[in-house]
Amino acid sequence: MKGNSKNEGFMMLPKPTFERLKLYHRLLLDVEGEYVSSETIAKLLGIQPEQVRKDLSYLKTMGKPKIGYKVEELKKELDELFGIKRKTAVVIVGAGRLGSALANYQGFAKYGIEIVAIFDKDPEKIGQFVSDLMVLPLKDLNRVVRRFNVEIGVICVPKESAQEVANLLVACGIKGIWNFAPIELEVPEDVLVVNEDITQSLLTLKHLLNRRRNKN
Amino acid sequence: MKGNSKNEGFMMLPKPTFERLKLYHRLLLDVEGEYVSSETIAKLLGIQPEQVRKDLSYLKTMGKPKIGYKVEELKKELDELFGIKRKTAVVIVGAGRLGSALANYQGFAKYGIEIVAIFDKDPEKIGQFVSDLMVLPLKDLNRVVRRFNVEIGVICVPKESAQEVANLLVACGIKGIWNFAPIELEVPEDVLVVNEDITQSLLTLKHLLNRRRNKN
DNA sequence: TAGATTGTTAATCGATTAACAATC
DNA sequence: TAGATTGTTAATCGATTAACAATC
Repeated sequence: MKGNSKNEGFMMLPKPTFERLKLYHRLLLDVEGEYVSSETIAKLLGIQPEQVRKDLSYLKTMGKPKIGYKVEELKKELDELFGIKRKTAVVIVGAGRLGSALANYQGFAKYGIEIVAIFDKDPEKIGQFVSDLMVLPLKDLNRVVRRFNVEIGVICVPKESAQEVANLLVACGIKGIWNFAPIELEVPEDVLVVNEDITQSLLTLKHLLNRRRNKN
Repeated sequence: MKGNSKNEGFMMLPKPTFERLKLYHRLLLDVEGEYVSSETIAKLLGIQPEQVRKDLSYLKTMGKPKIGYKVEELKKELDELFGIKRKTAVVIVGAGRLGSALANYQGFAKYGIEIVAIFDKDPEKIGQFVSDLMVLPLKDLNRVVRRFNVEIGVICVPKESAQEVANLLVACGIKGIWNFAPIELEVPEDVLVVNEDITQSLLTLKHLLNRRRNKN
């Protein structure tokens, strides 16, 4: 039998496999030719081909011995797995540099992400334009979320206000939070939080540089 | 004996342990009181206390039964592990929205990161100011890297130019790359790359929302 | 056909969790 | 002292890697 136990139509993917599927998805955007082999993918990512085959065995797409996996088919299945064809309405909270940079980012459309509003609590910022969005006061949050059926809230405020903003988002019924503040948010179980904390990457960089210095 | 085999003075930390140590480090910034227990840390991060104790057992810092770990001592050891007290000179390549946002980011100083220059290849941008840095042409890269002993290069250019920029950085002798372009860079073995790709997080968000939708 | 590459099972490896003695 | 919490060993769990039959 193909695959493993399913959960209401969705396979249970091991976490590391899921993480690599994201890398495969990105990599396929740049792959040329009709077919790609596990060997090719593995080399580009610096992992083992057996790993790639094992990961892809969780998908419906089958490879052809001697030829490899059909790029278009793989792309399509991964697109579906990640649901990127489906439109998702998003609001940004915090119209500082980071919030503005995100509001201006052109790459979201490809992932079915549509930024419908940006909020701030600073009266100075309210009414100003960021990209083609007018900065709104937080009191409008609930209305906007309902009106546009917003599914994701992006937190771009200082860490001191992050929990407070998270509470607001949760109170509006938002179930997905993309948190750019360097803090662990407390949210109900059914709300999912994805953290994007560049200070954590900094620690990796500094540690590794440090480590090499002490070695040589 | 405390710890495990050492590598020239540095313990070999399991990768997952290292990732959690970064979370502990961040969390300690907000912890109040002189001591903290594994139970407290675990609860805040949603993991098991045994896991926390096991992780911390890789460090020199010892906890006190019935009391916990001394916050200051733990902080200090983690600061050293990540080398954040040590100054690291950094250059940013790409003076677009993202590069500018990073150049303006005030939080780097706390991690010993000093942005010494920002580069762009667009003649229009060269000479303009981003934060208090004048945008420089790429031909000055080598000189600046040597002059300021730059250790990290931050790539904030479109993915089409990312590999090219990486090559330039490597040619200047830079050993640490912080890559914001959504592409896997090819670099010599002794160069370390940390990827920061928000599109990958997007896939996680979209997948999880998708998954819930299909469940309910 | 012969050779190459897949898909899958079994073996290995590594990380997490459980258990519990040590000790403040 | 009694109770709570650590540090560490052993048991369990899960992921990776190796091996190889299937097959294009």
